[in-house]
This record gives sequence, structure tokens and C-alpha cells, in this order.
Amino acid sequence: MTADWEERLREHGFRITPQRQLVLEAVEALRHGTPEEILVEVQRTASGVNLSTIYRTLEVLEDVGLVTHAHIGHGAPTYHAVDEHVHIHLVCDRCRAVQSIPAGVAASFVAALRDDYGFRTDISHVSVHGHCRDCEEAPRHHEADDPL
Amino acid sequence: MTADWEERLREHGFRITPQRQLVLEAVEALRHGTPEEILVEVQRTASGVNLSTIYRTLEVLEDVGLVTHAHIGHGAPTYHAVDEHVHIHLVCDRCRAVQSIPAGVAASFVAALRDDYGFRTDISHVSVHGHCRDCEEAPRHHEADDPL
DNA sequence: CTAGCCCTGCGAACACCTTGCAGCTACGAC
DNA sequence: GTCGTAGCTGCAAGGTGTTCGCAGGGCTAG
Repeated sequence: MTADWEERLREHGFRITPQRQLVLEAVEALRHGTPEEILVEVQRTASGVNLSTIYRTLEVLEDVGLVTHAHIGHGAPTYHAVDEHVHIHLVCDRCRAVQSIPAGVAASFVAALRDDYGFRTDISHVSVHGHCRDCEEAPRHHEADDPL
Repeated sequence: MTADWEERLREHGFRITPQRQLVLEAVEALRHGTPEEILVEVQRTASGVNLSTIYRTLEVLEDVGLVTHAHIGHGAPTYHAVDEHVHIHLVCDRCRAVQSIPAGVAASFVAALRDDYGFRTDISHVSVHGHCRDCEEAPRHHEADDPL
């Protein structure tokens, strides 16, 4: 039996390799993962895998539509599998917390962008910045001096 | 006569320096500028200014509320003066074009986030990714192989 | 004018990502 | 099964964007 992801890679002329399988499994296991985190997860099984392989593999997997990425902070992007529910990231700029909410909340906004500007929005790629409930209620005037 | 920006800095205990003035003027002149672009603009007047000073100055100016930044691509953030009209960036992932639209378009979305999730959205900090009208109408299957 | 501390320039360091290359391996052809 | 080749990987070096430590200099209060 041939798994769906193998099919997907072959369709696009890519080969099936242990590394590609491991990266895909890592992404699914982590739900949200930076390339670095994915590397660590993959290395639990295969310690020899290199970071550059992670990057190249993620690019391939994204190309064939098995994973997507979103820019949450300003640094590392986070990857997740496509069969997850489509969601939007709410990023608190004060405490760095990330909250996921259903994409439906933005439906009318997305529709307005499409109708008024002809812009097709990739809503899962968006990250919304602001302040979460907790930080808003406790308005101390210093932002996240805890280095994460 | 004391300019408004000087007042603003003093209020927060910061000093007035030529570098801070030049950076602020550069941001206002460029309307959208990365730190690197701001450096170039500043160096047209004062060639000795260093990049690290740009970063530190932008941090100070943002702290006192004279400039803000938004993450447009995945790389350099762009800074702009706060007296600009609040706007949202529409980023086309295919042709890299950036379009600015009035923040009002997202009003109901922002309201929903506030009411349903207690999240206070900094809408000008958001960048929305997707495909612009032109790229959507000409669906060629290669993305921006022109290296910008 | 003077003293003190903030601010700046400089260089090194850091984080994140990409690239060139040599060897290995998946996979179609036989 | 085995062979050949092109695609893939590991490694190390390099690139870009950003931060930090330090020593000297300039802004400001007194």
C-alpha cells in the first residue's frame, strides 16, 4: 500500500527518502514547529540528519502541498501539516503567547479583500499581532523581559 | 521653539541627538523603509552613522511612539512614522508586490477578535499574505523567479 | 563651565538560512 | 537481480540581518 504523501511526492517527480518521511512525521507530531525544532524531532530517530536537509525538505513538502508555513514572530517561520484545521495565529507582542483561532472569524474580512481589491488571501499564512487578554488587563509598562 | 518629537523623547528621559533627528526624518521621507534603507537615507546627510545606531534609534523612536514597524516579508521589517494613515499591507507571495489599504476594511474582524477573544489587535502591524489580482488572473505556475 | 551618564561608532558575535561540492541512494531500464 | 544516472544528503563555508560589549565623546543638569 502506498501512502498518500508518497503519491504526492511522486506526482511531482520527487523521490521517496527516509528524511522526507521523517520530516513530514515530525511536522505532524509537533503541530507547530520551526526548522530547528523539526530538526530536533527528526534527530530523535535519525541523529545524522542535517539542518540544511530540513530546509530543503520543507521546501519540497511545501511545494507539493503537504505542509505550509506561517510567519509568527520576526524570526523563524513555523511549519504545520496541511490536514490540520485552517487557523489564524494571534501573537501577543508583550508576552509572546500564540493563540490559534478558527479561520472562519476572518471570513468577512477575506471576502472584502477579494471583492474590493481582487486579493486572494492565504489566511493561514497571516499572523495577527497585538495584545492578548491577560496582558491587556495587567497593563504593566514593560514588555516580556523574560527572555522566552 | 521645541519640536514635538523632541518633547516626546525628553518626556521618556531620552536625549536629543542629531542621529535621532536624522533617523526620524529619514523614516518620514521614505514612508516605508527597512533599517538598511534608512541607513542609506541618513548617510546622505551624515555618512559616519552606523547601522547599529539605526537599530538602536528605531527601537527608541518606537518606544516613545514616533514610529512603528510591520513585518512584510520574512526578512527585514519596515518602519514608518505614526502620523501616517493607519493601513494594512497586502503582500503578494507570487510577485512580491505590496499594496496598502485603509485599516477600516478590517474593522469588523478586529471587533470580533476583541469581543470573542479579548485580543486587542495592532492592525497596522499585520501583513496579509496571498495573491494579488494580477497574479490570480495570470495563473502561471512559477513564482517570481525574477530575483526582485 | 563642569561632571556624569547616555549615546555612538566599531568590531565581533549571533541567529537564521543558503549554497557548492562530493559521495550516496532511489528507482527506472534492462 | 544489477546497473546507471540523476536526484538527494551531509558537510562546511558563506551570506544576510540583528545584537552586544566596550571605549570614547557629546548632551544636559547644576
